[in-house]
Amino acid sequence: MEPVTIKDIAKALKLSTSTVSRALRDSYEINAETKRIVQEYATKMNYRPNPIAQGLKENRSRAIGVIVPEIANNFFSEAITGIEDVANNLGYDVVIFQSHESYDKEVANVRNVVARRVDGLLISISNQTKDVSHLSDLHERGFPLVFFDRVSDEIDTYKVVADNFSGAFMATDHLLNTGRKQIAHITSAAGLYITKERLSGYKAALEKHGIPYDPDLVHYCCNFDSQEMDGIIENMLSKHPRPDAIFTASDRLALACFEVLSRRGIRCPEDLALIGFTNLKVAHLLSPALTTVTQPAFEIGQVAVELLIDLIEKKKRQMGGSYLIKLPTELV
Amino acid sequence: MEPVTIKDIAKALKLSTSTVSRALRDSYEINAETKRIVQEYATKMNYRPNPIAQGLKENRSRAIGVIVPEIANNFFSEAITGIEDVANNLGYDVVIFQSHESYDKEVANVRNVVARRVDGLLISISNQTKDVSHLSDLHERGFPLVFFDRVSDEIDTYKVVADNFSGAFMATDHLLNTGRKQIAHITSAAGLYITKERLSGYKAALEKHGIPYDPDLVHYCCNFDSQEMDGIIENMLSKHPRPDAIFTASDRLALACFEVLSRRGIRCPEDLALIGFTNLKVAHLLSPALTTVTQPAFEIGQVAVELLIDLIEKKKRQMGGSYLIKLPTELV
DNA sequence: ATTTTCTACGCAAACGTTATCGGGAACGTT
DNA sequence: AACGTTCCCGATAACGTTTGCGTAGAAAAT
Repeated sequence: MEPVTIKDIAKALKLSTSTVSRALRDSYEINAETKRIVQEYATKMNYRPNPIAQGLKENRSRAIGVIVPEIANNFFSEAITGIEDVANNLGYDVVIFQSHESYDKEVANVRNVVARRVDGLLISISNQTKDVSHLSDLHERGFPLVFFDRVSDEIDTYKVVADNFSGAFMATDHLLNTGRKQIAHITSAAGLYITKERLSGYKAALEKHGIPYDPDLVHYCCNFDSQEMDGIIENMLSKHPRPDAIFTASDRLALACFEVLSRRGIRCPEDLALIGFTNLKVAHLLSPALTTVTQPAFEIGQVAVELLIDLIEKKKRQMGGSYLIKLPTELV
Repeated sequence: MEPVTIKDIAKALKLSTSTVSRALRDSYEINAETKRIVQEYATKMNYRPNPIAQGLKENRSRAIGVIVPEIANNFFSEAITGIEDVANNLGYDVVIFQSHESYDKEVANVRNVVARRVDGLLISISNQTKDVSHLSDLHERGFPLVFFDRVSDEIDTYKVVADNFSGAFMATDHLLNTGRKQIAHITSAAGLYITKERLSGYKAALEKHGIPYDPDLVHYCCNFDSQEMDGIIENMLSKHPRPDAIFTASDRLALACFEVLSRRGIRCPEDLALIGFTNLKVAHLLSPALTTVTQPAFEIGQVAVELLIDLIEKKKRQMGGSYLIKLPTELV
């Protein structure tokens, strides 16, 4: 039972393929009665245009590529849900790739994506990625490209992120307001835009409270293993003015930190306060409940894909430097 | 900077497209020297065959469709990671759809998937789905189809699941071994195959310990809202031989249950034991640490997609009824 | 009656690729 | 010299769709 084609319809109705095609697309130059017959027959036969043939003709695939570091991460899976939601409604399919935080995989994925002739690319770059030439090449060729969350500041296209500055500010400010003095900050790779933004928010909150910024309190953590985290915590606890609070920058960092602390038997609200910049659904179920700045992952995905499709359909032009910032919320 | 085609190469090298095509595919009937020239030029120009054109020619898309209830669910996102891993290595792309546990969405997704001309479909059916005719239609037409996790027992094709029976047996047995007597079971929609399997495992463990099966202790929960869960717990606690342990059947059920219990101030290991059949990464971080039977989600994805691709490439034939069962592990 | 305009449809090319067929050249065999 | 092989390669069709162009017939305008 092979899928029915325009040719089959044409043969059955003794018409030409062009007439059938035009009738299906409701062209003005086809008799109303003919249209009716064709359309009825098509519905009856359950005809669906072959998107591969259409793609070849129109030089498009009606699919968009999405590259994320990891699907099994609440933030990204929620963002993907947002992406899939609007994309499907607009007639696009979503093809997903994971970089697993590896630069090489990311480059390979990008190659794959363009080889697949997707109509556009949505990407959140990997932790390892320093050189973005594989992406700027695309962008310079006019390939529709939108960043979300992990953006690059070297490429001027649309970028959709949470308001990292104000989120980090809120988190740090909250800690300071509850009487903490020495706030440590454990964050992702130093090169990432979001890392810088969050650091700025952290610094701004310190400044507001008249506390000097101490670079020694900031720790960059690239591979997320608990070994590395253990070293960081070890190092942190050995400081003389021992930190009384930690502000972590991501789901995985917060969890790793939480784990190490509880393994070391450090009681959390009392000995050391912990606040996360995460999207964990279970934050409130942990004990103690992890205070968290959540990012609007779903909305970030939605907005990003809307922009991308606008770009694809030329409703928007490529331009220089525009940023969209969404607002996070504080959860207890 | 449009992508270079075979025609471009042919024109530049003053050859025919057929020669170029053959040279690139390393055909025996092309002169070694010609091959070299063509291949070198192709690499230099960064030629990539247009998969859309290939798809049209060969009547395939080198893409597989995946339909899951929800990406933002640890089990499924891990399974997808396994799927993506294997599929990409075998030259296939992965196109993802979510049913959001809605039967209508699932049917729409299936339509979409076949309209897209994917080469095969991997599906975990929604909670709501009772009628699987949208899938049996496909299967009867010879469309490559593999189920994973949420399988249907009405369709005879490959199905990849965790060993639900033994997992449920282990969980229940564990509770009974630690002295619990009245084990309640909160599980998903009654129609699902996995639900039945788990119930059997539950019963078998009861039988082993000589405890009669009491249907009143089993609760089916379809929408995962905490309201429904609250009602179930309410009802459960009002029983005269009050249950002293709960065995929940999924990530979301375990979490919802956990939440309700802690909101009601029920101390968990003491008043009531709780064990889950889940894939939460944070289970050990909850307090009390949630004992959990984890499913090999990643491997389930891998195995399922391998079977599917075998089916697509006719290495395996469609056949009647074969099941693959993977082993779960008990975690504390 | 002739020309123009319209309506409604068919023909054929094109998208990029591959497979089938066939053919010219060079060589070896009778 | 005539024929069969082998080696390389080109022309062409085909996948399913869309579209520019052409045109038959009829109606309308001259």
